[in-house]
Amino acid sequence: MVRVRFAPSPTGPLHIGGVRTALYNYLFARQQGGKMILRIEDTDQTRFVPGAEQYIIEAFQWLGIEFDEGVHIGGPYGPYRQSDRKALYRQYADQLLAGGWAYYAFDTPEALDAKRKEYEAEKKTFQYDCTTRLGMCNSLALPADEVQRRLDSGDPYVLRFRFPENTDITVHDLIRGDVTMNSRLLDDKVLFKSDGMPTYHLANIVDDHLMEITHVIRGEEWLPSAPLHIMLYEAFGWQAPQFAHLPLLLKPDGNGKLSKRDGDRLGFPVFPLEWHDPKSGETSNGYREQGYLPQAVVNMLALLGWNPGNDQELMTMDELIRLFSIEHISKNGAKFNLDKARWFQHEYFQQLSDDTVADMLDTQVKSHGIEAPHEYVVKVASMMKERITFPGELWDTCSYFFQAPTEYNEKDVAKRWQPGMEGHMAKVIEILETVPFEYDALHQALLEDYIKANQLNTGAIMNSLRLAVVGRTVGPDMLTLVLMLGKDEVIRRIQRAIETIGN
RNA sequence: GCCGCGUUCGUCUAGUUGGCCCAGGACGUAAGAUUUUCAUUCUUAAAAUCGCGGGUUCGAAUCCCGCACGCGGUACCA
Repeated sequence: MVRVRFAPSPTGPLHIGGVRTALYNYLFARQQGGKMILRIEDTDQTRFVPGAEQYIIEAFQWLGIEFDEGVHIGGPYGPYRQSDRKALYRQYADQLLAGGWAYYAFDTPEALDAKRKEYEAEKKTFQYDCTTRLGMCNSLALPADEVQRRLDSGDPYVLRFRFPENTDITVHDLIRGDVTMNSRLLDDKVLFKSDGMPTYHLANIVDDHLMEITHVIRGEEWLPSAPLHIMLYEAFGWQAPQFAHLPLLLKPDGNGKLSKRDGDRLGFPVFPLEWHDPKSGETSNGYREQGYLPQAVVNMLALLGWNPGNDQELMTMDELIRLFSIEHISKNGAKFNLDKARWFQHEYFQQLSDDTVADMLDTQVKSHGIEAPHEYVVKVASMMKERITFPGELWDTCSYFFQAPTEYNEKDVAKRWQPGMEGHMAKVIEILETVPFEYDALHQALLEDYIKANQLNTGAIMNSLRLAVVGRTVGPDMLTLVLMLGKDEVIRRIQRAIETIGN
């Protein structure tokens, strides 16, 4: 049984790269008929941000990524929050200690800092490893009675992993193949902090084992510490899960990891939901609040680093689940592309039913204090849907269906309202008043009998009419619009335009 | 610095066992068609000497080696 987990730390809003990691885990789990678990990694108490955990849960609900077990729903392997599992870790740390895989280290943060500065001065980098540990303040270097004395007197200490000297450790990565690193170059990572909490490295291994995780699908930034994790499994005598390290999501311009700053700078969200930072008070934009459809975000994200092996790009969640494969995950980082994101959004917006779009439009119409018959709103929605990408554009592109223009676009006026135009408009009013108010009759009277017969410029007349009725020279078929608005309303608008724009 | 990962059109990528690839699709861009306008839609085009340099081979984007560049890691953060 495949069991995967998404394990964010609740230090703020969920980054879109994290969302993609969760999505790949989810697709894999569902395809394999396995379980998807949400575990909160909050071993760093200093970085706790209130609301972050709730944010993460809400984001996944919005995106349609469902969990089988997790902090919010419980499950047979709980608790699913590491701070709630605190009591559990110590015994495993002791097990490592007893087996000689870990040791006490009493070096203070200040001492470590000084050491690093000292090395830096010589243009070297200090690393707490097999070559330096005997010169430090730990149970490997100190006499046994001294260690005991410090322990007894309650000196603060951490537990460090004791890397074996000069052994090659190979990580079998499902995406990259075998990656080998030598333990000599790896540092003795802290496993257990002086505050009584494990670090990520220890907690992660203990929890994955206890929760029977079979596949660890996580970001590439974890690859360098994968050998440590492999060694920990070995030290415990546990079977390690399979690993897959995902390529990073890069900023649209230049190189480097996609960050919140890039989003602010380039004007796109890097978070699924809007986020109000409780500390700084600043608000970060979210895909949901921007009007993105969750299925568009999911589809876009799925294709950033993975492909189905053919040319298909539009896929529902079910199709993604069916088609997903770790083999088709690419190795290189992917730059986020805003244009492509907008394209996905447009595609999915078009798939919305007329009624759904009408409901969105209706809300906006009502918010402008206007009541319109439902059928009319649906008709407008179905006509205008295809030229819209975000729900927020609805009112702006459709407002003239519900209210007369209050102003006329200056450039359009300059270009289209030629001298003598008010005379033509008066004629249009005359036609509207005398000719049967139906499409064919109006078309004949206006386009054929008046414009063509008098060798007038069709574009000029029709665009001025549009300007009068809409306020701009954009919109759907002019006669359809006239018919929808009604004779009286159209005449009123033309008259007002003649008065306002004049000649 | 050291360690690791990566490198195909501007961007996402196809290319998994070397020949069907003088490299295919999509987004974007440009042009055209359609429309009374805008948008949609449709058609077409430009766009990668497959990071560079060597090999191996009848034949390499695909295999090997070197180099360059980019990124990640190098915390009592995850």
